[in-house]
Amino acid sequence: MTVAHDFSLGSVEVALTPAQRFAEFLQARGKRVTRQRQVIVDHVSSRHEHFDADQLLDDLRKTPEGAGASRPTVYRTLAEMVDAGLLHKMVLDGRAVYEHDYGYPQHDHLYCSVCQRLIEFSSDELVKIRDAVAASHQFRATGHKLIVTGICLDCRTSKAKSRHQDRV
Amino acid sequence: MTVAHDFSLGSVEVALTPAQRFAEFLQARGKRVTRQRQVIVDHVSSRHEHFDADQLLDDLRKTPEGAGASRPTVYRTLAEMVDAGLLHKMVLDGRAVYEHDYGYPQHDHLYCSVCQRLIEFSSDELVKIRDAVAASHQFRATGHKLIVTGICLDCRTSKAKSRHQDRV
DNA sequence: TTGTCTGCAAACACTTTGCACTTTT
DNA sequence: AAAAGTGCAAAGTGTTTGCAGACAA
Repeated sequence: MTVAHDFSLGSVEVALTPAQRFAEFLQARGKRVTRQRQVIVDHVSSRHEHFDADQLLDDLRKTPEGAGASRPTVYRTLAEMVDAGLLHKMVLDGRAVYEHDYGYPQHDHLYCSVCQRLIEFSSDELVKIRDAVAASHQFRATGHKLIVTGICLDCRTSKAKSRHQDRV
Repeated sequence: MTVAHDFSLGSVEVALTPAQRFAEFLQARGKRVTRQRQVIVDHVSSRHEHFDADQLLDDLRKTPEGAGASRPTVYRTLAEMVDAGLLHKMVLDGRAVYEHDYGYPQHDHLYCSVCQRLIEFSSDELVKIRDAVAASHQFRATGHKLIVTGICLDCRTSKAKSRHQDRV
């Protein structure tokens, strides 16, 4: 009877693919849905979680459709996708890193200083405190970045052993 | 303001100035205590809380001692001060920002994306949540870095005017 | 003296832009 | 056909490096 995960209400659709959302965004702004932009959205949507412009460009050039991708267009399109709310951009060590943003709640990271693994987590409590602190400084928070440094369980329980394999 | 780093060694009270700590650091590494490095440490120690290389260079050039300061030396010395534990470095929007590290308790920042000002704050609540989250992942937190992005009061109330405030 | 440090200019890595040509609409 | 997009090359940022002369130790 009831269809799970169907949130359609009249003309309000919810299950848009990133490509569709991007096309809408472009059209709404009088921008054009070009082959390059389509190739880039499709590629980005179907791949890795975190990437930078260079990686994307390299990947694109390995595919037949994106073989002729140019660096400026990649940058331009990534910026548009950020505007469209499809991607999140963050700058780490001077280079821009992008990650998908499907409207999920913001997540943060636990960073193990031994094995350098990133563990994702999210906390509503955290956001509440963030907003409370911001408010007390008459500051309007739009986002945040939190990295908790420490040592993960694996690395703690195996400290008896000598070195670890991973990248040094 | 020059803040000394105080701590006890047995019954002997030790109070080293940043300049002294830096000199020790340099000597211990066979590096030299040059006029430029001294000028830079003194300047950095006595001024603003947050700054970037360019600001520092500009400021230095307004003083008689630092008039001939070169960009490479500023960068090199800042890196050494970070190594020496005198400064903290963080990268915001692709630019390195430095702040003093006097061993004060951890604090975090509100970062205004308009005027790029950093506002410090600290929250015990935040640390509690941090530790709780870490614990739930069997992770031992040793520290964290949080930057809350948003817009400060000044920039919100003056958005009609095209105003580029100096960053601090 | 000896070896480090400095300043200059040039190199760098990443990103953006000017412009003539191509493509979507 | 009109307007926006693309790729190329070149220009920008912010930061780092090679090197000959300058200077602590």
